[in-house]
Amino acid sequence: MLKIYNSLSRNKQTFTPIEANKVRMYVCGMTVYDFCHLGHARVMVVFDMVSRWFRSSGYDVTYVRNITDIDDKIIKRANENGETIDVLTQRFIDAMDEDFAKLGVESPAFQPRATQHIDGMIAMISALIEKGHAYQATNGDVFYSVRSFANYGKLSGKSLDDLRAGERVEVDTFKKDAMDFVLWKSVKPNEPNWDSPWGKGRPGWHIECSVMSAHHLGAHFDIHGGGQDLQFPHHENEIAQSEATHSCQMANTWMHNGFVRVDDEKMSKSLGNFFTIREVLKKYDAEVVRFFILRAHYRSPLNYSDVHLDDAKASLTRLYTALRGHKVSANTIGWNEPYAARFKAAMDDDFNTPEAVAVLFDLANEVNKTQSMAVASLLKSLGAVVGLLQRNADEFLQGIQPTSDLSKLPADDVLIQDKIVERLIAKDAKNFAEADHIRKELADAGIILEDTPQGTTWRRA
RNA sequence: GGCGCGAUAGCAAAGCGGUUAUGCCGCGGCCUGCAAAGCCGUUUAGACCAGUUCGACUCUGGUUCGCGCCUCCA
Repeated sequence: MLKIYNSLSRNKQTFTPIEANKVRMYVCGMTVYDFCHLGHARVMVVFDMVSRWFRSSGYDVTYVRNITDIDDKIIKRANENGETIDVLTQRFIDAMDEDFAKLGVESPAFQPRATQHIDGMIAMISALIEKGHAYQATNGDVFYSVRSFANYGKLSGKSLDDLRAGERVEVDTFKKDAMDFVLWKSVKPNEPNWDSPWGKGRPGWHIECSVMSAHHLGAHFDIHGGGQDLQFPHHENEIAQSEATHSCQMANTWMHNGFVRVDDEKMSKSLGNFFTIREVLKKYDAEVVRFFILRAHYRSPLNYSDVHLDDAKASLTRLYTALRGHKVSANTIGWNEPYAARFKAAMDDDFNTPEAVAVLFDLANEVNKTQSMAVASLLKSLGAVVGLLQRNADEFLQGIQPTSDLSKLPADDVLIQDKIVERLIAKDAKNFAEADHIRKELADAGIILEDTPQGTTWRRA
């Protein structure tokens, strides 16, 4: 019985799909004007894990993740770069795909782009105007009238009367209420625009998610997710738009993942304290980053630092070390097996990946003690459920980015093998001084040798 | 000002009203020519103050501190 913390009700609830054995899920994706940072990585890995768990649990999952390819920042950046928004957004979409693939994030069923759904947005805005939820202001912009929607604030727990609109940003004087938000912006010089009943212009941000979720999943779907910072106003506004348009509940369950932090502060563009995924991947193996994200609960804050990544790397190394020498692949899991049952119970409890990962470590210990193929296979299979441990163990242990000086590394694996043979000859001759010298030489280059009954193996530090 | 979240050992991070979380690090032992890996054992917990209870890290209230949202943000 899967339980999920629902932001809407502020407690854990048993998950009941709208349609038996099916899950329809929408997650707010990227605005593509720059490289993705670790905060984005977390959303993607978390909801990838969520969709994988649904599938492992026998659900047919339809996962939709949008791409925002038209907004103020994109236009600004394109102008700065002297390129078209199409060129700019496509470049960062490609970069995003590359980053996510490395992190083991599977492609969603649909990745709609805002600019492909302008007609749908115009239709929804028209409907909102007709129903009295939106109005065109004297400057030509169309706004949503928050006071017209009785439940405004139900997701974020905010009351319109307590919000401090205008405290930090000047309120647009064309609005009827300070909290009204824009659905359609009338055209400005040198900006991309589309024809509409309200003149040339472009859509506001929130409307795209209401339109694209309904297009792919219907007016009423199971799960809507995103980063915690989207809960208000973005998700609140989506609800206001969708529910006013369709007169039915939008999503049953709202999920929000916690922030990635740096020195206990939210990682964000405005603070400038962000690390891009590709920056981090220069230093750390992508699976280490994925593991780092999944060993924390998705709703908890996650502090980023090299110390923590080093720790994650050492931990993941233990898991792969247990798998080394076992030629096993992911297999069907018998969920009644005690370890598997514990893993499932953890995942069913609001996706408790830290607990699920603890089971993986217990299995690793079991593998190390018994050398059982069956246990190793289970470890690999449960790892697969969360998108971990699927590489060949030696490939991971020998391929991970070294923490030592790159320039000192032996040119290639062949050279390492030569050194190993050299050392074995010295060992056979009981010339331990020479053998230790060779081992030290390799150790200084970040290569650790391990003598086993089956011979000498190596891995990178 | 409104609303919300959190405080667990050196670091990271879970569950749980009474029984070893887990990982990294440290320490001792086994193994090893010596190491490494592994195995066994082990030192460090539950911000503070009350209350409920036979018993609280776990429930309740308060205090302190930290963080987030109320503007764009994953």
